[in-house]
Amino acid sequence: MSTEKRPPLDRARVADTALKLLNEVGLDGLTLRAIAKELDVKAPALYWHFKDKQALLDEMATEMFRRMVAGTQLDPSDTWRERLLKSNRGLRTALLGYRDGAKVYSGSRFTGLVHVEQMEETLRLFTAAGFTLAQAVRATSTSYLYTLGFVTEEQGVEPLPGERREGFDVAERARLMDGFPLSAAAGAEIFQDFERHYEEGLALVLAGIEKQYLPTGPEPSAPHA
Amino acid sequence: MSTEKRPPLDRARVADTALKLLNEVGLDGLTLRAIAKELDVKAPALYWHFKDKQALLDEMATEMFRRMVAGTQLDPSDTWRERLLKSNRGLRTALLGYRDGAKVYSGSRFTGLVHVEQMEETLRLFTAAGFTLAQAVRATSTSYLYTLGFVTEEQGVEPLPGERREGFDVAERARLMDGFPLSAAAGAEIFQDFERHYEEGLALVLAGIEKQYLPTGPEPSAPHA
DNA sequence: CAGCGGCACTTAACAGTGTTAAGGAGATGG
DNA sequence: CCATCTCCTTAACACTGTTAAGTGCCGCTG
Repeated sequence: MSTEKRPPLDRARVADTALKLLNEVGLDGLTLRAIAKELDVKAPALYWHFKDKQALLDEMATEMFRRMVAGTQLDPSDTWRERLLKSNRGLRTALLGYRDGAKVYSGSRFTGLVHVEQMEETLRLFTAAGFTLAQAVRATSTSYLYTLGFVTEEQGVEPLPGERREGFDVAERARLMDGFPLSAAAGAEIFQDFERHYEEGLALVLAGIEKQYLPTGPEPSAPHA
Repeated sequence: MSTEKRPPLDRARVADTALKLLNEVGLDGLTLRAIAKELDVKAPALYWHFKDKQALLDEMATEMFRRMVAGTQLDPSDTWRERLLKSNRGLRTALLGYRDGAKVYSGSRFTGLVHVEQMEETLRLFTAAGFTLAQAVRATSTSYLYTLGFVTEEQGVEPLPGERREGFDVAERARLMDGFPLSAAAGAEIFQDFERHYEEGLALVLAGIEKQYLPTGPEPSAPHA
């Protein structure tokens, strides 16, 4: 018999297992009993490590963030454009890596201050590039919020890349809207080609940032640094 | 005795009552039994009008949209800028009118085609202003997704305007981050003054749209139409 | 007027949820 | 050897969405 003993759980193992399970069953199916079973443990055991389910979801979101940081190489010599492109694409990719990733992520708060280091570095980079602090925050968070909104809607249509939810057939949608030709034709621009459309929207935001905050030109040649 | 008979329910009355209740108890507290009690009815009665709870939430989201349209006067002679400002501000205001409004809204799909009329009108306005259809869709949906992301985060901090959730004290947050001066100072730019910050972000998006899609000038004078 | 069918609901129940209380095995340490 | 702490189990609670079956009532038909 396999009487080998499990080492005791810890928050990280629980969050890791929960994230794995999330991809199989989705947020609705992610019950404490299911997570516990995966860990070969009974549900109330989880309460030793987390005060409630939300605390576990918070840890999951934090872990998603950590993996995003690990998967995105941020060069301190990035231009602000490169930084914004990298970090937003990295966020989208990270969220798309989990079923209902955007919902879990945006419904939770980080445990601790893991995110502060990256934030500080990015704000430093932006202020060095000529942004005021307020502008830097506005620029980063506007693009951040766009990305979050985009992926939330995207995952409403495609829970995981390539996996389509019902009721989003572009052809049938067009048929229903035959009195509204523009809206009918818009279907392809909304429910398909997410990758390309995401990039175009992100480019819009970046163009706006440049125009509003750096009117003198693309990059005003950083002063001797 | 009050033996007066209730008229039978219908989807609209249920959705209306549910929206009222939402503001008192939030999405978590919005149970079918609570809604039923408010309607002086037992919970299973709701299944006569809706196939499941999600269908009711869908109806609620649709009703939110209807009220938004009713509360926003869209002039057919709007410029594309005015239209984008009006419709996005209108959306934000509508969502802020309900506790967890953004979550309910973005987690649901409209019942029927109520939204198509407005969409068609807006796309017509944009194409008439010189946008291609693809550009029109990209412009409207990028700003739409920004607004959705913004209000989602905003309501995570302030469930209803003026009503603050715990754990978002800006001063204490700054104290925890004393090794990270920029991030500490950024708190005020993130967790306060949502109104102003929303407007600034929206302005960024609009500026980007103009720069990317209408490079010849603000309004290239619509050709004799 | 009897009877019938469908509408709009109630009663009862079910499986499953997050969560709590109490207790127990096993290591640690005095 | 006993006490304590850690980590987990067993049992139970209140509550959830949801289904099946039944009930009173209305308008229609014969």
